Amino acid sequence: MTQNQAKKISKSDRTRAHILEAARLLFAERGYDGASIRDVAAHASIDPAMVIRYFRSKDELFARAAVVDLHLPELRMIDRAAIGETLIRRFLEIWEGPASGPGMTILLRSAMSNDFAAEKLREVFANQVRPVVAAVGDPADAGRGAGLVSSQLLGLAMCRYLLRLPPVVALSHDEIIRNVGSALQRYVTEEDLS
Amino acid sequence: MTQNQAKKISKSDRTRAHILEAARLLFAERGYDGASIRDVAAHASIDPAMVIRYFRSKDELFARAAVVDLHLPELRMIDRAAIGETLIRRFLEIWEGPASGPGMTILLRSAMSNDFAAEKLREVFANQVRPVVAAVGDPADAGRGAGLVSSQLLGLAMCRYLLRLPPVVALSHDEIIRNVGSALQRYVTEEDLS
DNA sequence: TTAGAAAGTCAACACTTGTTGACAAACGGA
DNA sequence: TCCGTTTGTCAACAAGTGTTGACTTTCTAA
Repeated sequence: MTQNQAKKISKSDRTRAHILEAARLLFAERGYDGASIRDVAAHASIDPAMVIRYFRSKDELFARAAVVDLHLPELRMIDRAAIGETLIRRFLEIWEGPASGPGMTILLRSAMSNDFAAEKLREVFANQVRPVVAAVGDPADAGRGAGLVSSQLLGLAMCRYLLRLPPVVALSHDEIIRNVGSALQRYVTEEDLS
Repeated sequence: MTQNQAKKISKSDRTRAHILEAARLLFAERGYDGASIRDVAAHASIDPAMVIRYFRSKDELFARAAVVDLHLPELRMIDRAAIGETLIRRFLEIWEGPASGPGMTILLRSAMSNDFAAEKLREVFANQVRPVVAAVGDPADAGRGAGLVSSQLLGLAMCRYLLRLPPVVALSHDEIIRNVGSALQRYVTEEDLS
């Protein structure tokens, strides 16, 4: 019984995972509108109706595909002078590291033209970025640092991985860490001298 | 004859401009895919077929709507220490100033999921941003500064005007000028100390 | 006034989209 | 073996897309 149930579940869950994998790939490459359910189904070698059966709708499929966990480090634990460098190094891991998934690409690609993706990306900011950055520095200044850091990092991701601006693509990791790292450092630790 | 011709042209060009205005509004609000020709036509109180008659296709309509001229100032003419502030002030004028058109919004909104918009945005960078920024600083370092500046400014535009991240929306002009301005200043003038 | 061009309307085309329901095959437990 | 659930296929729907061509109206030049 347990084995049967497990076997059944694993059977259906394998194609389920198959579909989700294809969806993540296509959503990342073409965005929400550009990736049709038929495309996803073809990529998973399956009938379009199955995509709807496993995920109730295209929206729900996208929601499942757009899950992101940044795994940002606890900034309180590290040298205050190294926060900027820590953040930019984690950024490079998220986008280029061996374990990097397409999650952020999916979100960023569609967030400009799809309300749901935009809301999801705002949630990532509110739940994962803001609390981490706010843990260092003036609590009264809560959002400012996180907002500035996000604007720089999302802009860098956009220019380097989606828009592919040649000079931004050409930047080496060292250049990015040095230049952007120090900018982030200032955003996070520098008081907003009025 | 001249008057007649002028009158005719002005007649047809008025609706032409009407269509283009509606298109710019909708492309800015909803992106390339989200704004249908029928939507544009309805907004211009005209038949969808007229949109095609005046602009040959949706792509061409978009191309006409997505024209951008940043009017960046010549950086060689100003105090080297004020370049960052100059850039960020111009940025705020482009996006929030009284004469600000939806051009950049149109481009940015669609550039993540539409190849043509992406190419057009890269052209804006290559033709309008890069030469201006490259005019100051090491020519061997040509693209780096312009790339970093663009990543920060496009990221800021994205977070503030499209994604509308609350803390970034809440930033005052003064805060933006102070914080981002000094970051830009470093990107442009600081040598890349290896 | 009248012929002709210009401006605008209407219906339809071919196609793609997300989604659904009816049906067939595979499979596991009794 | 046989029944029932799971897994999958097929065709179709209703809606929306960009685009086209035939048609009518409007207006101007001769």
